[in-house]
Amino acid sequence: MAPSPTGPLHIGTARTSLYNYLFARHVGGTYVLRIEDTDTARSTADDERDIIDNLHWLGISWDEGPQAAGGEDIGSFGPYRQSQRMDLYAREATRLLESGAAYHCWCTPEELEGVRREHEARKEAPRYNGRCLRLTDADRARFETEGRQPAIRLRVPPEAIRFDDLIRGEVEFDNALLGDFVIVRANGVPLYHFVVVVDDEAMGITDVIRGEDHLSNTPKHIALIRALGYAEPRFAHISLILNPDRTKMSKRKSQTAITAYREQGYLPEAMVNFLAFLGWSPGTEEEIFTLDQLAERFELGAVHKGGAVFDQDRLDFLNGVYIRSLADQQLALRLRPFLPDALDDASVLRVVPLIRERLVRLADAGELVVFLVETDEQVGARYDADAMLPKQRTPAETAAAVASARDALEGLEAADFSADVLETRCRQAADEMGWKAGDFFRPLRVAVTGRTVSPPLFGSMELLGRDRVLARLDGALGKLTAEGVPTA
RNA sequence: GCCCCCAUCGUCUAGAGGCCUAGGACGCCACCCUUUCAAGGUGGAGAUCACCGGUUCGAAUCCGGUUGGGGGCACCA
Repeated sequence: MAPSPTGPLHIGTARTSLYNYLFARHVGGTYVLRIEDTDTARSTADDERDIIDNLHWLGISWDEGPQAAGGEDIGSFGPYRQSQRMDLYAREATRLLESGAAYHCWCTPEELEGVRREHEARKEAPRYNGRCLRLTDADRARFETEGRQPAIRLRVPPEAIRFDDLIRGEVEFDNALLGDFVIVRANGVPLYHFVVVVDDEAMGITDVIRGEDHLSNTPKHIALIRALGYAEPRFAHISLILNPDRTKMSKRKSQTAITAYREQGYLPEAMVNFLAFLGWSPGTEEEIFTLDQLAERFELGAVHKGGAVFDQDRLDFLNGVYIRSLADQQLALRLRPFLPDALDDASVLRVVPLIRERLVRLADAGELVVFLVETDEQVGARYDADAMLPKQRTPAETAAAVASARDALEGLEAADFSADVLETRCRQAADEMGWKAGDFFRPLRVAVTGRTVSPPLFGSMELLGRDRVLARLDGALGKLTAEGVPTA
């Protein structure tokens, strides 16, 4: 896998990495991570860190490459950052120059732009016209005295290029349509198409699995491979992940940074499971798989040719499945970063069973548990008639109901303040007043949590404790009576 | 403009000539369960397999074309 650190780990890059990982593990191969940072202007250390950290987060590991951002490389074909391999590229470029497979190009950006416009005007493919190929020694001497620096272009033989894509089958291009392309800039920095080919050979890469956006670049790579006398690797091009409008997934239209999903509390297990099925399926109706199970079942040949829309609803569903499958301790641990510091670890562990089934993302837990750390005043500020009154009930009637619940609970010792006991007492109180349990619980829920939607009422009361529950019931009572409606 | 790739419910997909009156999942709707919200259970709507031709006794599956969509054509990666 060879990501470019010009942005945080992208969903598409993550899936390509995953497919590479699954393939390597499935066939028992060696998985290599290489950082493509030849574009020094756009590559940053922060992005490299984001990519490596999030790949690790997903559970993807590699046999060769930088093991940590800015850290040591592992593997015997390093260094694994292209910015540290410039000598190799320079050597290979010289070799190409000497064999005549490449040549210097002195054209300026303005001249090239002019040629491009001419082609466009004549409705031709915008390709290089080979002008510098016909230069005389005198021309070259003149450019040199002018101080112009030449770029290096590959002389592309006009031949048909065909290769057997592991996913798409046989694909054929006509390289006569391709112009001689630049492989080293005038400033000496080599370009992507060149370094990728040089590195794949140097690192012994046998299988190149990448996005479909590189399919039409492959003939360039093969031309380079032939010019350099390298062995041709196998290629596999996976279709792209799409925005809902079926265009290539982009930051503009979708949330593309893995780290953003991580911050919202998506589980790496869910993300991996989801990503794996975006363009592949085991051919059965099973759909929940761990990373190891995926590696066991993954087949490149079963990867789809068509693009797949990123469906957030489905990710949400899977995330819920994985959240619900976690044991209390595990979920508590994962929830910790998403919960208020004021909530101690013991309370987190106790609240987990109450909220587990209500979570789509870990970050959703915050809203569900705030009532535990809010002050009685903060909760009280949320009391209002709309929320507290059941249908067809007046404030006075509701106040009476809350008062009866309060009476039922007041006699309990703090130690007896358990969900079971609370429920029994409250149901009894509701019964005695002739109220439906649901109606009776509504104002209690609002009183205790400040919300109409909350974790189960009695479990919440138990966690809150006797004193705070009674205080909040009193607060609600005050509010209901203050409404000033005469008693029924 | 040129080149390449692709095409099954809204979405992810099963399907490799007869098992398909096209299956599953998400989402949606209804009902059940129920202290809210969820979760869970049951059921339902939803695809003339983009279209047109061909091959075949038989096509979602093979072939050709059309249409539609996507990607690529940089001294970006």
